[in-house]
Amino acid sequence: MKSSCVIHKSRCLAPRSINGTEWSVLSSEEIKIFNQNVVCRSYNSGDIVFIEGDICKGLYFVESGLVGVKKMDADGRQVLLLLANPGDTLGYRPLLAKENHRATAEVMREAKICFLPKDIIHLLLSRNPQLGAKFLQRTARALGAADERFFEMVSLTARVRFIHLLKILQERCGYVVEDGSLCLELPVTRCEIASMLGIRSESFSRLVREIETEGFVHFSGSRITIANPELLFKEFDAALYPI
Amino acid sequence: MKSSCVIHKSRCLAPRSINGTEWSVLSSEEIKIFNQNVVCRSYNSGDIVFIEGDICKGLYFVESGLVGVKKMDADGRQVLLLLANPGDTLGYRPLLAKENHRATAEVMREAKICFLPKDIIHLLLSRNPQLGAKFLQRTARALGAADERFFEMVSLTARVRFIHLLKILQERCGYVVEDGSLCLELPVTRCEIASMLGIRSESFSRLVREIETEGFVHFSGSRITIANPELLFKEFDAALYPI
DNA sequence: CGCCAGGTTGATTTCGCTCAAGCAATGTGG
DNA sequence: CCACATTGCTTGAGCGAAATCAACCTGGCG
Repeated sequence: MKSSCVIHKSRCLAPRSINGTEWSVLSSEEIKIFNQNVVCRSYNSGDIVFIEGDICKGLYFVESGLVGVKKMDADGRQVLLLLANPGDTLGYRPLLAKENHRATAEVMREAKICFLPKDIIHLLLSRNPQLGAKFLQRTARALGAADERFFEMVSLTARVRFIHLLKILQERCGYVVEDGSLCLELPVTRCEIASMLGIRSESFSRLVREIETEGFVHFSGSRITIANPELLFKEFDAALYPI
Repeated sequence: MKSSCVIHKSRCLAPRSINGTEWSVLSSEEIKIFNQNVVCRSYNSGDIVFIEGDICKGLYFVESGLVGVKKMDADGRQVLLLLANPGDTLGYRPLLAKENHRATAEVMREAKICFLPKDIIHLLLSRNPQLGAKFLQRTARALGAADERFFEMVSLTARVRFIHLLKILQERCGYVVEDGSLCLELPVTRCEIASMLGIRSESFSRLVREIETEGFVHFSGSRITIANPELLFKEFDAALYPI
């Protein structure tokens, strides 16, 4: 850990991270408990937030930067499972299941992350049943998304999965240029994108070239320009609902 | 619906389905509410409990028989996602997420299934926060299992996934014979087993033959005899933790 | 008896993997 | 500042797993 990883208490969470989340049901006194116990820290790229197998100590709120959640496969390769952007929460699954972490969270771009210990969360959960109800809904939705993801992986081609990933990334790191085309910056290396799709980087390379030669999409470095996003994303919808 | 699908109220759930489940936290008065509102029914093989896209009306408790949870892939093929045995609950994910069903439940062997309407469940949840806490833990664990399943599908071979499935089925429909070998009855067709593994039935056929020629395992009809279960299951563990 | 669903088998193709080489951009130590 | 290593990415050749297509078997059943 470098010197930039300063530990400091902070009241930073109240306005930014509570509104519009499950924490919005907290009373002002509970918000006070929250803020008195939250600890914020800066992380450098490459720093580890938690490791697969660790006991879960609480919740992590990504305030800025980018965090990748990874798992090692049987051959020792890293598989990127999730990218956590500002506003995202990490570690609630093992916390609520009372299990250990099943994946590793690694900072991919200098980040500020706030931490709330699990004792405080359980205190808040016992004080305020509404918070539990919110978490319950959130977890059930995540379960649906996980099932969907599983089904997508076994039933769609790598190409369609890639188009879907572009559609998802678009919300996070895409912007529309004046001529109506969509531009997006891949936040991670192509190798990591490939691992998110469940393919090797070589296969991803070939996939990119294939799509590029069709004309709609242009790749240069980490920037992707999509001339006609509607048309491209329609291919994903068509693969899901082929009627 | 045939005449055997009689609708009848019943108090059947109290002893059998409550103990050892999340419902064990209910007070006796709450158990009364539960029992007054639960409706049990008999289903024939082939009957549909709910269909993908349906609004979720409540929870289903499988009392006897066998129910398959399926989804249609883009090419119109059925993928079997889950087998629900007596004691299993269906529909809690869409109920808690306040979403529609994302899969279809079809009875695969004559079954008795009890139903509790969602209003009652929400009433019980609001009366008893402990019930919510139990559901929260259950859902978070299911989320972990779903992630695990996803990871298994992308990182393990069909062969290893099949061995893992045998290991899971063993708990439900396996029994040890006098000479120490394990015997299990596949509850569904080979075609459906193949779909659970994410492969075609032809590929599954070849996989079975390959394993059979190695000698440890013998397949005849829906009966599988495993001479040395330890040795076979070790192959699964070795694939997961290859150190 | 013939039909037919479930299952098997073979031939061929497709998709993605492995291995290996090469290239461009970036970093680093002398 | 140059030589060299490193990292990320691409490309090609060959291979392997599973899909597809097609034929065929087999046992149950109307």
